[in-house]
Amino acid sequence: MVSIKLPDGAVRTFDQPPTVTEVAMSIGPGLAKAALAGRVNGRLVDTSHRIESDVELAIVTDKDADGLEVIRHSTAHLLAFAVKSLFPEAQVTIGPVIDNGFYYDFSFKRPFTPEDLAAIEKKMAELAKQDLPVQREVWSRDKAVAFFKSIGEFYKAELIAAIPAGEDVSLYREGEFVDLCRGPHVPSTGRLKVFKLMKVAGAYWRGDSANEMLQRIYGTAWAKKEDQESYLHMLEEAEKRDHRRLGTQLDLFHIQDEAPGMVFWHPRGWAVWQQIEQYMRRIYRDNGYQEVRCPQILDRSLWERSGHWENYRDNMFTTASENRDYAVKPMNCPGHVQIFNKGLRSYRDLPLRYGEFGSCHRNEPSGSLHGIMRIRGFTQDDGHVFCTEDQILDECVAFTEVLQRVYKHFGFDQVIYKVATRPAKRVGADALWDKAEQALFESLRRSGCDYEVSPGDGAFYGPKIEYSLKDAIGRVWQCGTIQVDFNMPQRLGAEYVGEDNARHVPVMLHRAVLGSMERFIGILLENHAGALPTWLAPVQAVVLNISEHQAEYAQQVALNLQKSGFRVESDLRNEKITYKIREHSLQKLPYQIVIGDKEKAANLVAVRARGGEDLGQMSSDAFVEMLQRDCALAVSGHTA
RNA sequence: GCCGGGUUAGCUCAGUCGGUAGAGCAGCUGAUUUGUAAUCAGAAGGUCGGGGGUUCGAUUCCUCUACCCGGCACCA
Repeated sequence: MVSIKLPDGAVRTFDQPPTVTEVAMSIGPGLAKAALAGRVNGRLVDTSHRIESDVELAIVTDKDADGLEVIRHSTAHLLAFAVKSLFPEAQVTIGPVIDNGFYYDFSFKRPFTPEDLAAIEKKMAELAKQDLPVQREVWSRDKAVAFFKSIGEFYKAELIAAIPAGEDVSLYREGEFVDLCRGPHVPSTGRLKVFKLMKVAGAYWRGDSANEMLQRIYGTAWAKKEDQESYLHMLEEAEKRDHRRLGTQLDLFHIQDEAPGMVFWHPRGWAVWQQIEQYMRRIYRDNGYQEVRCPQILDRSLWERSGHWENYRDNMFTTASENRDYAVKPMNCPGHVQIFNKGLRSYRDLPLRYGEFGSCHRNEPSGSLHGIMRIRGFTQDDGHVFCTEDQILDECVAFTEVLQRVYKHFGFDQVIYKVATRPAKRVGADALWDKAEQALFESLRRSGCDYEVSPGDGAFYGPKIEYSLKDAIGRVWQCGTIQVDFNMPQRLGAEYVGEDNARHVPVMLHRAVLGSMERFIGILLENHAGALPTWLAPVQAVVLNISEHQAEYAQQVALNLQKSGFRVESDLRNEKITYKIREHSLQKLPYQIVIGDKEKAANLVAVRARGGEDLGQMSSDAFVEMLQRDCALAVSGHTA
């Protein structure tokens, strides 16, 4: 007698242990047909799973998030099946589910081409149509290793060999194809209807760059065709808001071959930058930071003392002069310590906070460069707080508050918090790590933030909080950070005189809100699809005359607006008004002012807002007030 | 750095199975003086990323190299 409790609370009893399918069937044939898997006491199982004892069971269908996972996982297997049937020499490795889809890594003697991908996708559709049953088998580990070796699947054999001896492993068989897998899987290949192969790319075996490179085929899979279509549509939209494309279209910046990973900022792009920098400068000032500026190039000996020369030599740009070696700074902290060290500090000076818009250069691997998101020459809104151990907590709480406020001002309401704890390779006593980690955890609790922990992801000198924001289309970007450092102050000889009249080494907190200015601007552009809020827009309004008769008046209007402190241009070209409006609309300007004879006669301006909204006629002063309100509201964080 | 794919006019992109290239938009010149997302016409614009090779001939084929794109690895 087995009794099974369903999600609605109903309990069904069975004389014989039933399978998930049988339970579903007892509820209704429609459900049995829709069942993809079962969830037994929270654990996912195949529909063929036999339930031997009293449990809670949910039938998983494609309406269930878990059901979609199963579909994607099974589609990855279908991909491997198709590849093996078209290219028997290819070896299979792993094929997990990822956001929106799955991938599968293969070892194959030649690269897969786009034509191969099309053929594989076609084969997958055929195999799905055959509706082959997907059956689970349990083998002993050693038998499985021997089997996979015998069929030339050496990667698979290696994976299984890593499983503890004596443990059984599960294999799934569909048609000719057998794969090691934890499961669960859909009951038959016919359940896989909506999928598409997306791209092929290289990926290291076991994620280690010392290993050989495999070929990874990415795919997407969905329960419903409409879901896939809307996903593909979303990708297209994301492509349209690519910051590199917008950078060109809006004439903000460019990058060229002679300076890989370094940005040429055009006037409009630099206007955006300056808005952000000036804003952050106020944030420094209002939160007890003093702005400083350090040299770009520092002698090698300093980098040796800081440890960078040893750890990051290959990633630093170096130069030499008169028998001395120098490095272009990859970080601002050693410079800030030099300022701290210039003079005898008292415990009464702490916490001492320095901020800098520090231009740094890191020789990033060529393959990692990406638009202005990952570059070699970047600028951090970088600050360092010198404090005592007892001050860490308060400083972290204060920093989190500032960061939340800033993100909100920029239009980001969702922040994700992670604490990265001690890595295996680290410096400093464990007692210090305990204290630092606890301070970070406690600070987030005090700030009322839910957080995740990334074990082992801290820097070698200390743990950190990583702050990520979520953008308008749901992508997550890590921007801010605060890191506790017990190490560098000591290495660079930072000291203060304590209450006890003895010398002590201060703790240093490394912190950034935006991270890299370049990257943050890239994120802003993608978030707003180039239509930056008025306070950030490089050009806030353009004044357009309808014909030459109003040119002088239009110019006067533009001049007045400029004098009121706004970034305003005039477009007096002899073109049709529709032509000008179209051009400036494509440039995504917040406002366009149309000046015709009527406006000129009445000493008014006609305002058109972004998106085509006609705000009607108003006086120039009223428009100035509108702009002021627009910017003030944005900066106080009440609206976007 | 690794695997794969790219690089053609200012921008977006065609094209040449090897015979020194084409469109739209922008820019220039002229006409048009215009009321809320493209007025018309004309002329002009390219060492087809760079080096080397094969060839009677290379933008096209081969090779090296730089950079870009997609992943992977890395990210103090």
